[in-house]
Amino acid sequence: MNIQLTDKKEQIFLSTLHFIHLYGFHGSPMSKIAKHAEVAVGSIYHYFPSKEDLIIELYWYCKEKLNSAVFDKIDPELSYQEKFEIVFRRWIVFYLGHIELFSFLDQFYGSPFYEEVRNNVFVQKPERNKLWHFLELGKREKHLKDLSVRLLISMFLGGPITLIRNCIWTKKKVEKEEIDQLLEIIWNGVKY
Amino acid sequence: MNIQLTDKKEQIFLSTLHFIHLYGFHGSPMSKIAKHAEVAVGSIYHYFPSKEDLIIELYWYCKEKLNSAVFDKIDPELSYQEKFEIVFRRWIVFYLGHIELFSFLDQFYGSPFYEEVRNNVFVQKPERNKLWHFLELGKREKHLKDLSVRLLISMFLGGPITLIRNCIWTKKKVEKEEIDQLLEIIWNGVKY
DNA sequence: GTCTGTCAATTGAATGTTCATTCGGTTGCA
DNA sequence: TGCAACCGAATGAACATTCAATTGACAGAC
Repeated sequence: MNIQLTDKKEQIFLSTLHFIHLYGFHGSPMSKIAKHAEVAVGSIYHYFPSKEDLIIELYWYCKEKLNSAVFDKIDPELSYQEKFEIVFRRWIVFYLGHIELFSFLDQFYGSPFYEEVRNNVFVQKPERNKLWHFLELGKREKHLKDLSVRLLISMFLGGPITLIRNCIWTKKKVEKEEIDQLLEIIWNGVKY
Repeated sequence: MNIQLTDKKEQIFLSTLHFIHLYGFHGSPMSKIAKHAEVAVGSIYHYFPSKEDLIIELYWYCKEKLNSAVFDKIDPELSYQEKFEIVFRRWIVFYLGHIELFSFLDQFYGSPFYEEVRNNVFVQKPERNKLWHFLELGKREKHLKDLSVRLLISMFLGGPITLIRNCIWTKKKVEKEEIDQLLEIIWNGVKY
């Protein structure tokens, strides 16, 4: 019986997150990841065929965490606008509470690793992209303006991401007020 | 007399941009950069002390290109709103016309390389950040809402960046209409 | 106009390091 | 007894960086 809460695989994920946040994909050698995860290098290769696979699996792990933090347990009785606000706020709060994860995703999306993954999300399995669905629904049901969904996504995510990046750089906290203002501007911009 | 328009340093920059766009900071060895730039490896080290220096200088090179493409030759007689629209549109058009540069900057900002650079921009020399100044001015002169400047920046850049990223991934063109819509939403969101 | 010395620009093979990955062996559980 | 989990030293490849040697431009001397 293992007394640790996290299993090996998760320890490895967390350690990888730690290094990639601090030093990028370079600067994150398997040897250090292993040491910090309190695991042997060989053990990583027991779970993941290669470093690239590790990183791509880590992406799915993060994506899943994010998705459930944002979309789980939303009262279906709420109005679309209320849901919109909840999703928006949860998204930001989750990122702010998981800076390493945010930083990893931010780097991942800009990197060539994502290439392998994106057909999955955009072409074959759009249902994996919950935000896409949520906004598409809002558009279809006339809660949102008739804009391309990718434009809606860009409005929804772009501001928050850039703001959080900025806060990480300058090491200043995001003010509650700023989140409210962002939400108001964006909602007014996209609402029908 | 050299018949080439670009000098060696610029050839090296362009080659580096080429590889980083396609393969990221990893996947861009000095040997390949040199070959593609039609230059010997040693020559790169004649101009740049190290790969890291090359990348950071490349950042300033890109930043300068961007700044002048966006801010040069704006008729000072124009209203703030007109200037805002010009800057906004130029920014997007420039990125769309320089995908490799966009992709490099996108990766650079998410990477630890930026750490060395950002004190320069944010703390010591805010005047290097032209967008910051432009938005700060708009705020001071009551053309823009009284929001934190970083929030204004996030609104201004976030949407476009996310949209362009998305277009690179899906290899679909940005529609003229989308730029108009983005501009309208953002301007309405931030105008006083 | 030619020679000569100087120094920057350029070259790419050689060096040494870093790192992903492998593998032969150990442990522990069923 | 078997098999999965685990270990970490050893391997080999990839890579950033160095450096001794070559070229080319040009200023001053004659």
